[in-house]
Amino acid sequence: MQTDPDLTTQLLAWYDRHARVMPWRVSPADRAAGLRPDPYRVWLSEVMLQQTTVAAVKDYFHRFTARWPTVTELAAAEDAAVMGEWAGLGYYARARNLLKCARAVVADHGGLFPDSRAGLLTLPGIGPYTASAIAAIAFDEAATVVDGNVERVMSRMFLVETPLPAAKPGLVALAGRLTSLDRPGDHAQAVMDLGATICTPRNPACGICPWTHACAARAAGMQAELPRKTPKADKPLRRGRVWLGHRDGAVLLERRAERGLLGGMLGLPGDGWDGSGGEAPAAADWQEVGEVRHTFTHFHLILRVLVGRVDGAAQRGDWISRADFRPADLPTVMRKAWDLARSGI
DNA sequence: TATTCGTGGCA
DNA sequence: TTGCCAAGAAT
Repeated sequence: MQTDPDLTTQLLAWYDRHARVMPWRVSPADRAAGLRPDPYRVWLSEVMLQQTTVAAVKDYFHRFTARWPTVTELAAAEDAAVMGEWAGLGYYARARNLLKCARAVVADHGGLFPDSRAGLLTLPGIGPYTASAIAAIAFDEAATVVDGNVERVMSRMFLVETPLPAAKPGLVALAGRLTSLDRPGDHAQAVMDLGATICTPRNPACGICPWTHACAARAAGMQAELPRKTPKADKPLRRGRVWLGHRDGAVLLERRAERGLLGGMLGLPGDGWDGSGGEAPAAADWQEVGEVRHTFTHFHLILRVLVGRVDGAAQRGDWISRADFRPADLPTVMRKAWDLARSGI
């Protein structure tokens, strides 16, 4: 692996002036003074940021760190508390793996995160990108971070016309050539900031980019066409039903299976639109109160919402008193269904 | 290698 | 309204 000292120097000089302020980040000036971020906070932020915007993450990061200031405290949390706090952020496997990882750090590593990319890679929910990001940002290991931003920057810098995801290995190698051995933590954040604020998917600001003079796509006028991507299959439409049973100030909800869609989350019992089986959770005079539309990563959903008073025994689900029930603990599609159903109670 | 897995903002 | 997009990992 060889580095281009001019390009890395120019990028870091730009970052020194334009680094974005984030709750989990240590500024380049503070880094230069020897400060390093808390690995727990770096890890938490990086997991939250997987396929998720900075704006969406901020409030969640504040709530998590206020409630669980250390990995040891998070490891001791109830599963339902963590899943509830994650509700609305999406990709709920991340929350399940977050807990597994925290408990592994406590049980197997004395409550301290491994300080190498290789060590981090052994933990649940930490893949190639996140391991590199934590190693670089928290421990200043010269690991190459390749997220969607870096893929875009490299495909333009080197005019890579191979579509993603096939182009990924080549882009990783190219990114490695532009990784700073001197300030790995700042470099990792700098190249991602560059992609997020300058080398954007649409209308990149090439005129103020510190790498514009070296960018092959810019020279060819092709920056707006890169990176190429293999087209995605269009989303099918699925239909289904959910039931909200109620009686005397309690509602009938269901903890979903660990695996699969919305795994581990609280929800209204459903009828199989998500691949699970299921009839109505109890006998009742069910009344349809409307329908909810929602779009997941790979399908559209139209959900009919039914409400009924349950007098007999429930066949599935758990009764939760309205006082104990926090709608904010529901994933978004279920919160939509709840918002519709509550008017019918 | 291809699929599964959320959500909200934006043009 | 629709499709695209965001600091990906697990299987």
